[in-house]
This record gives sequence, C-alpha cells and structure tokens, in this order.
Amino acid sequence: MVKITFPDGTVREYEKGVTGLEIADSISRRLAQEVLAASVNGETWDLTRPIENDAEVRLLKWEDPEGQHAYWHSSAHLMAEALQELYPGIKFGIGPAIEQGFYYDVDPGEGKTIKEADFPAIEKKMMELIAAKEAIVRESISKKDALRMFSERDENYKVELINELEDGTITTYTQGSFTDLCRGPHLPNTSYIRAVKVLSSAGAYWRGDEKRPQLTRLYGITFPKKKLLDEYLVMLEEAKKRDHRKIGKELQLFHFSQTVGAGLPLWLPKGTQLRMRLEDFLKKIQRDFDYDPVITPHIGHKQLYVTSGHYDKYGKDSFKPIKTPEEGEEFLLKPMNCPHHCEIYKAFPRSYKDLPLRMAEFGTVYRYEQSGELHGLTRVRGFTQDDAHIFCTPDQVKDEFLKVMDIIFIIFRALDFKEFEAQISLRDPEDKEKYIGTDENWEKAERAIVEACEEKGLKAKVELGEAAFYGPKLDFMVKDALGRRWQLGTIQVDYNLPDRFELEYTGADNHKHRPVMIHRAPFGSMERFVAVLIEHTAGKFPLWLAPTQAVVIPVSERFNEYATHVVKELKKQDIRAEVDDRNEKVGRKIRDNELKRIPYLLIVGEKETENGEVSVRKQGGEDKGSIKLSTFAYDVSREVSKMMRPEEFDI
RNA sequence: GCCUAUGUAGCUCAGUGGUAGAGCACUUCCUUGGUAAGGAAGAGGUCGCGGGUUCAAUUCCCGCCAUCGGCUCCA
Repeated sequence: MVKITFPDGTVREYEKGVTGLEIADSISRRLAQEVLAASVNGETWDLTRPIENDAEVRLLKWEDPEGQHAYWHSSAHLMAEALQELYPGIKFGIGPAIEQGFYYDVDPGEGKTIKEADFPAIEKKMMELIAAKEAIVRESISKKDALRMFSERDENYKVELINELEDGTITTYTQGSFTDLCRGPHLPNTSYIRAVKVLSSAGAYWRGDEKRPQLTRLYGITFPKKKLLDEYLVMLEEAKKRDHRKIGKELQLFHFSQTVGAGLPLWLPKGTQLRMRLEDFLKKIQRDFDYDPVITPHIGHKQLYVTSGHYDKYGKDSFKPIKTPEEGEEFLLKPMNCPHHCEIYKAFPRSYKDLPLRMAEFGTVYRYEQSGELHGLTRVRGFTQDDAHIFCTPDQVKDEFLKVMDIIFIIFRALDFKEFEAQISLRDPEDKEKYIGTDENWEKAERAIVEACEEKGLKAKVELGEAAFYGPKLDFMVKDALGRRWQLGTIQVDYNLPDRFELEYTGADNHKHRPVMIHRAPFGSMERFVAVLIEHTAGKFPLWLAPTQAVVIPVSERFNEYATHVVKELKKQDIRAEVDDRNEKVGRKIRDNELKRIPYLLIVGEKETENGEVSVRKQGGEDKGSIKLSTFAYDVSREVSKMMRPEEFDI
C-alpha cells in the first residue's frame, strides 16, 4: 500500500502502483472525466503512470496550468502524428506546449513546404486520430536503443537531442504509429482532445541558431470543448481590434511612409498631443525628483562610441557612419544617449556634494533593426527614449534605484497598468567573458538590484545571462493585445561607462573617486509605450491624455458657428476640442468608431444656447445633462491637472 | 537577414490577359429636428516599384520594396 496525501491534507491508502486516474475515479466519476494529469510530489505525471511510493498528489484539471500544459503537449504530438501520415518522410524537431497552445518544428523535406492552405487537411486528420481514441503510452528506453530507433528513421534532429541526454533518463511516448522522444507528461489517450485549430506557420531555426537549418514551425491550439475554441477565436478577433497599428490609423495618431523609410514613424498631430502629454507628465515627476533636463545632438563623433565601447560591439551592425566631406571625420547617428551625458558630466570637475546628479533627456536614437523585426510602433528604427542617467556614489546606488522604482510605479498606477512583470537580468555566471567590468563591481550592482526589489516588495523574475554587456538591469514588461511581451521601463546599473569615460568626483576625503551610473527609462521609449497604452485602453484614453478631449456637435447647421465658438473657448482653457459637423444629425455621429473613444461629447443647440449651457455626454454614453460652458471647462481642467500632479500618486 | 502570406480609391475589400469595381468616408443638391435616415448627381486609382513574356500585363514570370505572422537579433 502507498499513502497518498491530498492538497487539503487528507491521506488515503491505495494499492502500490495506483495511477492518478484510478485515484481520481475513487473520488468521483466526474473528476475522473475531467482530470488531465497528476502532480506527484511536485512533478507532473501522466495519469496512467503507476505511483509506487508514498506521495503528495494533486489532480490537475484544465483549470490548472500544468493540466493545460500536458493537454497542449499531447496536442503537439497529435499534430505531429497527423503530419507524419500526411507527409511521409517528414522529420521532427521539438514540439512543446506554450502559453497559448503549442507548436511543432518540422522538416517536411527538401523543397517541400506546409502552407496555410494545408491546415484544414491537417486539422481533419487530427480529428480522425482523436476519433480513433489512441492510447498514449510512456516507455523508458536506453540511450542506445533510442539512438538506434531514431537513427533508423533518419530523425537526425531527434538523434542530436538524444545524444545530449543522459542514459537512464530517456523516455518515449507512442500513440498509434507515432513515437516521439519526450519527457512528458501526456494525456492517457487522444480522445481527450475535442477541438483543434492549426493557427499559423513560420520558419524557425533549428535550436534557435541562425546558422542551422530552418524548420517549419506550425502553431496550433486545442480545447476540451468546441465552445472554448470558438471563444478563443473570438478573443483573437477582439485583440486584433485593439491592435495599436489599427487604432493608430483610425485615430490618426501616427503614420509610416515607405518614402521616409521602414521603421521610421511619423507622429501625426493627434499622436503628438498624446505623446506630449505623457512627456509633460514625466517631466513634472522628474522635476519633483530633482532631475536636470539636458539636450544633446542627434549625432556624435565616432570616437565617442569607441570610448564608450559601443562602436566595437555594435558599430558594424548599425547605421553606417556619416562622413564630413572635407575632413573625412566619422559621425554616428546616436544609438543611445549615455555617451553624450557622460561628456556633460565631464564638462566640470565634480564634487561629492554634486551627487547624485540626474540628467534627463527625451533623446531620439536610431538603431538598425533587421527588416523582419520591425513591428508597428513597438519595434522601430528611430525612437525617443525617456532617458536619464544618474551619476552617484556607490553608497547612493540602492537609494537611487529605489527612487527610480517609485517613478515607474507612479506611471504604471496613473495609467492603470496592473499586469506588468518585472525581470532582473543578471550575468551568465558560466560565460563571464561576454561582459565588461570587474567581478567585484558586478556583484555589487547585482546585489543592489535584488535588495531594492525586496524592499519594494516587487516580485521579479531573475534571469541569468540576460544582462546587458555593461551591467545588470531591472526591466518591466507589459503584454500587448495578443499577449506578446514588450519591455517598457528599464533601470540599469552601470559601473563600466564611468570607467571608460574616466568620470570622477572629489570625495569628502579630497581624493578622486569614480561615480556609478544608473541608466533608466520608465516608459522605455515613447513609441513603444504609446503602442502598449493604445492596446491597453483600446484607444479610449483617459481624459488627461486623450488627443481629443471633447467633440462639439451642433444639433443643426444653424449652430455650426456657435460650435466653432465653443471649441475656441475650450481651447483657451487648454482643452483639446473639435467641431464635428460632418452631418447635421447627432445620431449618426455617435456610432462613429472614433467618437466612441472621445471622453466628452458636447451637444450645442437652440435650447441650451439661450442660457449659455451645453449638453454634455461622457464617454460610454453617460449623460451629464446640461451644464454651463465655463463650469465644464473648469471641471475638465481641474480633472486633468489633478492627473498631471505626481504627488497624487505617492506610494 | 530567414520562412509563410499579403500589397487594387482615404478606409475595408471584390475582380479581370483587352488600361478597373462595391460598401463606408468625401463634394454638391433634395428630403428629414434626434442616437447607425433616405434619394440624386459628382470627385477620387500609373492596381507597391522595376524588368521580362505577349499584339496587349493590374492579371503570367523574375527581381526589389513595404506590410502581416513567426524565427534569429535587440545597446
């Protein structure tokens, strides 16, 4: 007998070798139907795998992430089996479950491809295999046997994987005529899967290496109920409606011109309004936090980047240097602002009394991004960082770090970004060669970040090997409409640039010391931030940010002139308003997509005009009734200035 | 840069080896006082760019550019 402990603490005894499925069945029939996998001592197991020893067991259903994971992993195998039948000779790479579904990397053979037009056939075959209710069978196998088995079938990718595995840890899973090298866990059989959808195909390098062959990656998703799949597909459609590229076009926020160049956004008047509001907001915060605004040129001498170390590392892969016609001097479009700021630091002798010195600049930088990587406003070749560099003493690092975190939290709160993730990027301890700087400095910086996060109670994921070459960092990520992660705010400690630029300050001891530098950008870049903000709000910006805060609608043509007057009055109060007289019918305007996103609609007409009042309707249709124009203007500007006052957001 | 797909009016899209169409939007007029009103007329396109095949290319072929979804990369 084995003792099985359940999550609620109860213990039951079962025959040795009992399976997760049998345990579920012993509890209830329904549970046995719903359970997908079992967590055995924290490890996810197949439902059919015998439990030989006492264990803590948690039965995993669709609602559990591990259950979904097993479900989608099995679905990947199912798709692979279907592919094997449809494309004889196809070779398999890896096929994991991912956050939303699964994928499988396959090599259909020389010159062969799998296209979108082929998806329905694949789905049909998958459904057939589901109907066949094939058992998914786990088997332990020796390395030798595994190598022989997969070599025979010419599965060179699998053979490569097996070679890296340790003997005794290798398992395979078989369903029907398909056997895959796999750690599992999996569903008991294929019939658990009810609804399938092959979503997209893409090229993906074998093992993520550009120099290795490119496989075809097929993405798919499955659900235990058809309804869930339908809901998922509807959700995808809804997400597309929130796409910042679509809304940016609809609201006329920004524009890309092929003639100007790929990845070089043109900010239209309304987009500029929005962006400037964000910039003003941060400028006010930075004034409170004692930052000094600076302005530096868009290009810098090559020597500047040789000194900074950026030229060696990135010079060849970026925009080529600009040469002066006479002297042949080389200048680079600035890919970052830090070197310029270092030179500002060096302009004067600095004392410890000057520190911390915080230099802020909305600095536009240009980076050559691979053409295939450009993506709306989130990945561009010319963008503006809300950059600042803090020069401080080593003792001040942690304090400064905490203050920057405060700024980021103020912003995220003001914009209602609740679901952000934080990531601490540290150095890869295995490959210290990749990084500039001494061990001691790195350890000091890494410790400061970890401690700061602890003090703020911020749960940050620690990633080894993700640090910049010059220092560790803390990044904040937010998801877009489709769940893709984008890095926004960043705080990076840097012990290296001060070294390279030989920055100094005179300490209280009258000796020269090296300052520490902190790079930080709470928004990340204005472009990316605006993109993510658009997707979060679906274009319904809060009043204080809205590019158009109020639209004035005359009830009939007779009031066009009055409407124009009202707009003028509002603009005097710094309220961004416009007349909408495209049609004399009020009803037609409100259905307009754009208008639905405007915080206020002011309807002006006969009755109201007589006593100087306008009819006000708030975003979402809430009718505020008639109100005096001056009162409305006062209310709005008060609401806006309240939002623009950072002290309202004290943590 | 690589793999897949796409590029036709301001927007969303249909279509064809014989130099182009719809809906919405736009302009003018008529009708209509109210939460997605109707009618009439009109304007708007080198069918992404370049080359080839052809009597003839927006359509077929090749190259490039841009965009979409991924991969790699990301200071």
